[in-house]
Amino acid sequence: MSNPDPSRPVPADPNPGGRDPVSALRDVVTATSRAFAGDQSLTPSLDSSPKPEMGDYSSNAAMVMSKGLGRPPREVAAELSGLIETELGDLLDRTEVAGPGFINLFLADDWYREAVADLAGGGLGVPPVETPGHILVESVSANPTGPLTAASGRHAAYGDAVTRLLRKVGHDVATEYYVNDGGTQIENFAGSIAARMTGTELPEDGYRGEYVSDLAERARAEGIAPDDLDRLARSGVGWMVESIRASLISFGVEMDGFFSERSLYEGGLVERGIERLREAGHTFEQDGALWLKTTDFGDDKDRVLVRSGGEPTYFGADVSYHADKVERGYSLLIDVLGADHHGYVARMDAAIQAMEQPGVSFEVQILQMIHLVEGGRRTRMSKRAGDIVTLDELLADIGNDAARFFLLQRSSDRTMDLDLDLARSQSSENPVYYVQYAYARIQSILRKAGEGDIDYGAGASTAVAVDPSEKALIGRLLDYPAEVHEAASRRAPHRICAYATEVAAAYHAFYRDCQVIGAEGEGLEASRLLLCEVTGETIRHSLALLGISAPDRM
RNA sequence: GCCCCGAUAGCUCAGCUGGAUAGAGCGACUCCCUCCUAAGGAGUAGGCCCCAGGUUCGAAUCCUGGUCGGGGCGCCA
Repeated sequence: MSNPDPSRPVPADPNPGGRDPVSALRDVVTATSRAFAGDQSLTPSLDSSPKPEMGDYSSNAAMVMSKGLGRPPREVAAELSGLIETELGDLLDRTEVAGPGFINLFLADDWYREAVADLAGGGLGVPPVETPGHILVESVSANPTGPLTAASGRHAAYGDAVTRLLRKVGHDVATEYYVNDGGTQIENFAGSIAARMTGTELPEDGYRGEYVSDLAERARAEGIAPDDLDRLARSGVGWMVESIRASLISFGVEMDGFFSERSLYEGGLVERGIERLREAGHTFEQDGALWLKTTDFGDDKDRVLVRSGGEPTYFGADVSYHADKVERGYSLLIDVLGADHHGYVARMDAAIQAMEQPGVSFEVQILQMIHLVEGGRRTRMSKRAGDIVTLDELLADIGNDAARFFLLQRSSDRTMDLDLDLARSQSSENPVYYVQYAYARIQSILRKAGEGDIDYGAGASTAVAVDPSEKALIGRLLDYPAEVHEAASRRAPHRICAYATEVAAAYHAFYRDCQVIGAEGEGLEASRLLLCEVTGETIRHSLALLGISAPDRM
């Protein structure tokens, strides 16, 4: 369905008082280019360049313009660069026409000094989106018939990071876990506990995990009779949800709510949700069952909501759950699902459309599978077979920070292999330490400099040239707000992993090239301390978006 | 058969709403601690960006068709 992206970065000036240096630069380049070409529809881009030898910043304006003007790009670039030089004046060191028609802008040292001052003066703030949404992120939602697996960890880490990103750019976000505490799987689960209590055969497809015996133990202690399956089911699920919640919290993931499937039935919400669709005229009866005409909304076949026996299907219940979400007034519903639920997307999307609720968008983020590899082979990860590696075990093995980074650094639409042996043995070489180390180094310097006593105000040294490593670092820091918006709107926290790594690399290079404490030259030490401070904050904020800590010492 | 995801360095992967000489980590090799944390840095080696067409001034990126790998196509949940 059409989905006006609510987290697109604000096109207009978010902060009329103080335009950030990069945006200001982009404005000048764009305005000058358009004036030159006399065409408002052309939008030349300005890129920060990771390669200093290609210019501090680079514009492809000439290539964009040349087509409309019918002139060779390099010829346009030569003329245009002169105009840009005039416009930018003292902020610019020089320009250079390069390649097929790029204009490289080498900015003056003063521009960089002002940029750092801007960052220190609040430039690290991320401007909010133009129209903040009221968003519900549903994630994990693993069956409450066993502990959370390491694979669920990917969902937990992803859902949490996306939530943090969306909040960072100004959305109001709630998180929820859907508890499938009804249906045959739960009967099976209760039956498995009972079997362990009485020492009899497990049901076919029963749950074989060690934890089931623990649950049996607990049931016995609380005096629940093995044949009271209903109570076993309720208590067993309750204990599992409790344990799941605890695992999530120890992973730093806080769910605002756990929504029980069973409560849908008990609260009459299933009838209500289905009634809503019936009234909208999108259902029909056939073979004694009630169907939703999802094919009207792009699905490839229609789906049953209520079985011929009168029982709602899982889909019917889930539709009702989503009807409830819609009624709660969210502007955007995001479901984070595993790749094995992909076939479910079209019908749910159709159901939401059938609810005919304008102003509500629905979006599904599919996470590809994660395979656990141990001893060189893939483990099965089946709760039923009891052959699982739990999230708790993973965290005990490699720790929260390493696990978070590991699970988040890859794009969500890529299948992952999590090699546990490798994760354990290489945990000290996890890229997260590379980033954290940069932060620890910074804190060490700041401590040594005598925290808080630095006269940052004296930072504008005019006597000493800004080192290329400093320029590169400042350039990366200036990208922060744009990176956050990009990652938020694309629901791509892995970009923040990459960004944080780049900032750390730029800092390590700066650390090598530039003495901070005791740097000689008027105001140079203070100026570099300020840069350290700003870099540290950028790293800390970036890691926080991923739910990763920034230790002062390592 | 249909739908979704992937294919980029020896390995694991970034880059994909078109731009310059395609990057990082790990692994291999060579260097750098009288100096703010060597969990770091500098350098070397290593690439038909799966294949074939197409669009474009320009394609790893977009389109079409293949190949290979993963997942999904219940009145199960």
